[in-house]
Amino acid sequence: MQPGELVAVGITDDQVSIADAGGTTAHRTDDPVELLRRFDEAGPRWVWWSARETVAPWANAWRPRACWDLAAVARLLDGGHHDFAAAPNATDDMLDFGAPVVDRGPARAREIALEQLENLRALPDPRAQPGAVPLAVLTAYAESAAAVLAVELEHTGLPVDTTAMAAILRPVIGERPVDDAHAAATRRHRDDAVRRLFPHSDDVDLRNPAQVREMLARIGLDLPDTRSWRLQPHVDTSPAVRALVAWRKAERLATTYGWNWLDRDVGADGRLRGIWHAAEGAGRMTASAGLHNLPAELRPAVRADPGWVLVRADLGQVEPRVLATVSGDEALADAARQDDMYAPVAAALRCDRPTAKVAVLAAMYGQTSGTAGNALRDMDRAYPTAMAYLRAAEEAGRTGRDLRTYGGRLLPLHRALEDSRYPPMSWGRFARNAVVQGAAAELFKAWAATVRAGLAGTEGEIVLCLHDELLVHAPAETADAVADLMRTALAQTAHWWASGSGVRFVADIAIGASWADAH
DNA sequence: TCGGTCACGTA
DNA sequence: CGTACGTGACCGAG
Repeated sequence: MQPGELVAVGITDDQVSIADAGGTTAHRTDDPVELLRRFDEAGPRWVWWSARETVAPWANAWRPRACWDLAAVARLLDGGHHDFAAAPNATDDMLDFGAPVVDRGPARAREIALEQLENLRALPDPRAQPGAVPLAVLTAYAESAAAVLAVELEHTGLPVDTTAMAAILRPVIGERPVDDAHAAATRRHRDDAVRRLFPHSDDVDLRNPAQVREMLARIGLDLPDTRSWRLQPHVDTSPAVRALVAWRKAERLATTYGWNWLDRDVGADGRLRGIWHAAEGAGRMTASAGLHNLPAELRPAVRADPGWVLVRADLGQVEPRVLATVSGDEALADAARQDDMYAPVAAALRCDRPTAKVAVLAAMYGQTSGTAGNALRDMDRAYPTAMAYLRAAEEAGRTGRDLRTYGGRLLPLHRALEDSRYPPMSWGRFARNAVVQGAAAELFKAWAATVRAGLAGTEGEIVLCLHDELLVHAPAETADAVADLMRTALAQTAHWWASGSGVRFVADIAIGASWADAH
């Protein structure tokens, strides 16, 4: 077993099967974890069908160092949604080799890994890095690590102080109901506080937008819909509208983050657990159970254990920096050398900073309403390469031509266009955004994988990944070391990911007892 | 029971 | 400015 060698592994309670260049060997054992840790010393890159299948049963005791996840790499190569653990025998659950996977032994896994490796090596490397490990291969490493991380995040969970959470919730949504009647009464009480501010509205169902719209008409507000941003202009002039908006906020907490959620998704051990996916859509990680949309007001209740801290790190202005990298625009890369890249952009566009920011975002996301029109034309003059890159992506989306992200993830726009099940939407705008968002997700996962590797052998654990933000739970006395690790890991990752571009990536890092404190 | 719509939280 | 995602209530069709 050589360092970095692709070694496929299958694990059962009493056996570890290994396939390397020398063939397949079955090792009988009554302690698979002890054996795996020993093998890990040699530095293999473990190959498996999916981390969920192979690692999840051992996630309490074994943290593999490096891996090659066939499902994760298959998703990278052909833009699908492979998950072998979910449906090992389903016919649509095949790698892109023209046939369903029947033989699922380690030897076959290793063969497929080698084929995937060749396919990745055949992709063009967008960096000028002759002789280096190709970017798509490094991306495969990171995507594989993210798949393990997803399994570990499910196992570990996010530490929540349920007493503190209840204390935040109670004034907003009422006491924890003791039975259905109590729940209904609490609900009615909250509803009545709003309904009595509107004439003839005692029976209005506040959860029915059509009825709410009629109710608003009775105080002279004729609105096309009842979304909060339409109500917002009237909160200062109408106490009734103000109450309705407040009700909406409370209703959100009561339904999505209420007692039900607390009972269902927070374990007795005070850990909030959801299902994690390492790459959905353009390639971002996703999580259920509200982990990715926890309202800010609840974050003070995300608390480290006694004697521990949360170390938070988030990437600054990551998407424009990613755009500068992936497009190879030297002027934008120059701007991205600064701590605040919108300052030089504003200078180049001869406008103020807020305008510059809107112009950059509008370019990346394909704005439709024309407030940033002038600034966009200036963007074209100042950053023609970046703008051409985005326009090419949009064109590919509109015409249904497949694209790859910077790291090599296939964006199957051809499939999207011909599949009429997809809702009618602008695939041009989707593609324009996906090449940036997807590449940013790749950088983020590579960073997270490096942090994960640096935490090996310590008690610290990553407990949340939030698109551009990492949260690590660690003993208080190690907090500074963890913060250093997160900063160093970013520098190391950016060094190969953005090599030659000159783009700098920056992280804001803070330590606190709660998520809210770590700002 | 199911998909569609509305609504809204996060990045 | 806009994209992405997950969640939940309600509606109307089946």
